[in-house]
Amino acid sequence: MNKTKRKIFETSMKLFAEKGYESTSIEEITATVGVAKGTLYYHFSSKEEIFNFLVEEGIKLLQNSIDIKTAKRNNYIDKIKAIVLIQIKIVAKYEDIITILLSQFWGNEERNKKCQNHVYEYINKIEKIVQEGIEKNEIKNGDARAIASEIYGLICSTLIYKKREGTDMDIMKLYHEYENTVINGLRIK
Amino acid sequence: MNKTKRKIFETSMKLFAEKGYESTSIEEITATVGVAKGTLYYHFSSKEEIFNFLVEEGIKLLQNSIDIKTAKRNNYIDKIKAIVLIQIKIVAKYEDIITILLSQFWGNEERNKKCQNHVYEYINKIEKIVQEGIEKNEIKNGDARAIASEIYGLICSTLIYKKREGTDMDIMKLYHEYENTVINGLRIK
DNA sequence: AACAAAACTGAATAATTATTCAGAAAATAA
DNA sequence: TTATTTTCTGAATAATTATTCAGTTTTGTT
Repeated sequence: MNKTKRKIFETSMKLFAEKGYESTSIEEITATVGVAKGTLYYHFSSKEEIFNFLVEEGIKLLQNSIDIKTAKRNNYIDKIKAIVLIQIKIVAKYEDIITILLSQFWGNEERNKKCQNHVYEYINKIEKIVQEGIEKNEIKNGDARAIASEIYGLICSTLIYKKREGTDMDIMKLYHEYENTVINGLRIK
Repeated sequence: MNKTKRKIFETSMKLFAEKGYESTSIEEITATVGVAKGTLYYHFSSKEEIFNFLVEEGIKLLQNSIDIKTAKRNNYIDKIKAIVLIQIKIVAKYEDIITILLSQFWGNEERNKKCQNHVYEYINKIEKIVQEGIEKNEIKNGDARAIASEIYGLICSTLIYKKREGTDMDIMKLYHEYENTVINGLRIK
């Protein structure tokens, strides 16, 4: 990606996370980057295109991490553990992109729906793993659909925890807390 | 509250939940209600005022429910159970208001911060209960701050579950799922 | 150096926005 | 009825918005 294009992309990400999509103007993005409006429209066809770019990047992050981390484990509790941990790590590292995903998930606008579809795909992936775990009797019987939502919800919990703390959060402390609750709850005794 | 004022309030709530605060115009609110723009400004001083009204209503719902439901229980696991259940019920009943709270929580705009402060107050309430439970040895030792965020995160999980399901969700089924995980995890064996 | 392609500019456009206000209508009180 | 207060109207305002495009500058190639 072109240096200018990348700068526009990164600035948009920061501003979308800080002020939301609607409240961030092309004016502000270009002024922050230090280019003319025309430059932005040379690289991106519209404000929406920048947004779609962002959402796809964010979801790729989550999807790829899940694929890599779960493949390494051969029992289902460990797979769930890996998902929970990687989620915390991603929130810590890519706070902006996750904030955008969470703030733009709600609502029925085209933009929201695009976001929803991607998130649903991600949750489906979790659900599938949970379902398999239940079938193989490695995970306590339950509604895989609800459990998957619960696990995804930990992203929300983590982001709130991080924003509430202010300073850097202790990833492992948070992970062990989740382990104590969600994962121990899923384990068959 | 005046009949017209209430109608403006309810329509705003619906539209804010559907399209987000920024994407909802005064034009659209008044057109939907069937009044002139001036009428809206007779009842509310600004768009922001409608929003603040909404957020306060939403938080009052949560705060009051917590106060009432936890007061009735005399052990801390039951208090947490009551919070988890009432959260699901509130999401089911007041989806719009909770959607607004969740979508407007993120970001650094004045409007977002107002939302954050209210939500933080609510989470603090949960944290306090968890902390007391830990001190009285009724809840497994852990970081009350993280646990409180986790419990609040269930609101997010529930809303996502509801939107994903489409049809009406089974409140008790979802509650028992949460009980299996979060609450059983918090219980001392 | 001469040419072509890529990158960039910024004024102009057209649409939309929240808010105001002088006055009309409706409701209430005398 | 008359007077007064409350409720409502909608055109006007002023600011902001995303997007376009004819033209300029920079970069790369022969």
